[in-house]
Amino acid sequence: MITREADYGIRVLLLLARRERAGQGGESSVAIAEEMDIPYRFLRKLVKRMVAGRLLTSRRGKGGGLELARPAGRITLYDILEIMGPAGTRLSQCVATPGACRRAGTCRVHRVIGTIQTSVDRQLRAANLESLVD
Amino acid sequence: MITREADYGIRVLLLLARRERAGQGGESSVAIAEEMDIPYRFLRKLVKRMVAGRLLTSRRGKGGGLELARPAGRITLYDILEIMGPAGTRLSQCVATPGACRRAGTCRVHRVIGTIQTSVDRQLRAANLESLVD
DNA sequence: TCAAATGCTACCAATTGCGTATCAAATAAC
DNA sequence: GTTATTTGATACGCAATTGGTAGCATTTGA
Ligand code: FES
Ligand code: FES
Repeated sequence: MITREADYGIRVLLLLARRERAGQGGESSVAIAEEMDIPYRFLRKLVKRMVAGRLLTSRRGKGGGLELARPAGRITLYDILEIMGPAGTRLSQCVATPGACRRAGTCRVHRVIGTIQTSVDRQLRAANLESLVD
Repeated sequence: MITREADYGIRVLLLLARRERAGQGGESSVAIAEEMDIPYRFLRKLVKRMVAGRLLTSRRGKGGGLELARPAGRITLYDILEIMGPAGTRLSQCVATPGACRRAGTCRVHRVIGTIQTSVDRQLRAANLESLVD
């Protein structure tokens, strides 16, 4: 399951992408929290993760705030979920962690799940913020 | 993530499907636990779920044990996961529970995730035990 | 009657999810 | 240079889930 933290993360990035395209600059956490009905403290926490994960850049002090770390077209859902909740779209431990399962070589289930996982990942990588903001 | 319980469940069903095809009958929990290295008590718990979910039939008493509730060709990974760990292959709350999110109508992310979920489900429904035992 | 098998309920420890609270450091405006 | 604003870091709390374990009741074939 995509966690609430990841979900908020996606929407925050989407908001910033919209603002960027409208020529408005970055925005502060407090403004975003207000605007999107996200508990301020919680938002602060997940923003920190996104900054650490190079999705956002931040500027401290008066007039500071947050901005996308790169153009919206180069941030995909895959990138975001990888940082905000890697387990969210991982179908199985066997497939997610190579070498986790000694049966992996012969197991038919592994192959099926692996195929499905690949297709999920491909679709997530195809969805970037730019294509999501219109 | 597919839970360990679900994973064991799949493999137990697969074992029974193999035995069925080889003309051998059902098998008892204690024998399966031994054969597959699954803690007996834990196996008992998940077997109960599969019986309740109509994937297995059980017979109590001496000589009893477990059998597939229907032909292997009519039990899919989707069926199993639906009973053993519904959350395991659900990508998001927004998509899994209709009406959970008021933004669902207009949200682009919802559409993308929805499409991916549909494709996952389709592939899981296409994978039945019979095709997995060769 | 007895052994072999499942049915049922309850418990436990560790992890994860969703937040909250406190304090420190940077920076722009006055 | 003081002050208001804004992010950085750490730690805590509570509820749900996961992965097991334990004990007793019930059914059934020999
Ligand atoms: S059980 Fe691990 S790959 Fe199939
Ligand atoms: S946020 Fe719920 S559907 Fe997009």
